[in-house]
Amino acid sequence: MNLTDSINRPTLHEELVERLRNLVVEDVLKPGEKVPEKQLCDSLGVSRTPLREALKVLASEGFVVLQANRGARVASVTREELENTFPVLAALEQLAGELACQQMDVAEIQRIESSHKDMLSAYEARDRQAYFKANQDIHQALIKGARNDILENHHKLLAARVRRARFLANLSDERWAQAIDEHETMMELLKARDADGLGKAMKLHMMNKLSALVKALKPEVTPR
Amino acid sequence: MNLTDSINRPTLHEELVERLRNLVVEDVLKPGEKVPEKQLCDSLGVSRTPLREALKVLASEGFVVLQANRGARVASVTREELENTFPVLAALEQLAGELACQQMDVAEIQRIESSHKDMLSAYEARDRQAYFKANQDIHQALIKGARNDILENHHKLLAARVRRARFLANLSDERWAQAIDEHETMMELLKARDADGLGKAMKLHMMNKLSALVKALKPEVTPR
DNA sequence: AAAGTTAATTATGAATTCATTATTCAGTCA
DNA sequence: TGACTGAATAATGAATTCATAATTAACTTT
Repeated sequence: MNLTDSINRPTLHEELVERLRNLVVEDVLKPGEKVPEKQLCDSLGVSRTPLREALKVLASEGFVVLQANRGARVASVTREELENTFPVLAALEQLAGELACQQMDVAEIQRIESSHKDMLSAYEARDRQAYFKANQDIHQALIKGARNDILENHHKLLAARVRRARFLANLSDERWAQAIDEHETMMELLKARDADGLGKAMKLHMMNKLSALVKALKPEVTPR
Repeated sequence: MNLTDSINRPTLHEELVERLRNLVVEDVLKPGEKVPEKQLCDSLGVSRTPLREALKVLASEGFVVLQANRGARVASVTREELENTFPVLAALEQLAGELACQQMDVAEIQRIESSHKDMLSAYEARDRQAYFKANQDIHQALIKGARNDILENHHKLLAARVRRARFLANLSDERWAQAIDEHETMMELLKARDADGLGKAMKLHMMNKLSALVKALKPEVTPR
């Protein structure tokens, strides 16, 4: 793409950004919890400098909140935040759907169809773990298929935010069935290379996910 | 919104992020140029630690590129990057337009109309400086009007990226006139609170801006 | 003199140190 | 007993130091 980002060997703080972000997304570090610098340094075997650099980056990504002289806390997942995040994510997925229809080659679409079938099997077996995996593979592949780095980056951050919400509410049987339906539709539209249709379907899919999530949440979920 | 980000006094590295990002966006630090840590530390009167923290953040935002053991370079503005950025930005503006129609109050719309008139005056006077200012105010206000922090944050970063491109090509008379027309349309749709219409108009506005930009660029613009 | 090699210099990544700000806890007074 | 004050402790932000990698300069060798 450009001459300035050719090599880019992974540096210590980059590794830390990834690992810490995972700890937050995977709910190992709980929302509202203080991020104990010293403790983390010990357990990760690094000094405070790279760890703190990583925290600044995570703060700019919205996964932690920094308070001057009071360190970092894991950002909370609020209903309001979700209601803000999903529409943005939906807009990006809509764009991804449109572009993917135009850009993906046949082999890629077949690979998605394979993931789609894995997803259906997982649904039949009511295997949540496998379902989430296949589901994520599909969305990831569609994003990749859009051939747009900027889109991919921004999507990655928003998707990670939203993924944290799965610890707040369970996937209802009703929503699960609906999601499967929506995926069937998306698959058809992709194979037909209906760019506009797939975009709209993916947007709708996201917004329905939000509705289900909000419904499943207690009246007010605002963990510290 | 949540309890964890109540006070947030500005910290040194935050200031630096803002200032350095401005230096990049305002083309003081040129694309491809090395970012001289020591020099900047001296002229800004800070030590390397907060400056380097800021650079990590800017790297994650895409304004600089880090190479292990070789420091930071200002990210270049390539045609490809612009062609990737604009569609994403367009999608966000579309969403903003839709939400703004629903969320803005009458006083806000009037204030936008005032900026709109400023913009028209600037156009009549062919005052590029004033035009850019008014134009940016309008877009900014529409984003604010959407009442969505996530949208605002992501838009801010993408808009800053795109703003750098104004040093690559001049605004043609033809495009300028077209942009004014598009803004007239947008203003009408906003006043009519036509959410769908405004969204589409803003998306189109962005994509036309890209077209004009690409046309004005030399066949291949890939500054080092 | 030109190309290649090695030594000196510089710049960078990361650890450590230092100064300052929060926090905790003991002691005081109502 | 319970709220307030202030000292002791801990944690944080930022500067400094240290080790290493990259760059530059000097020196061969032909």
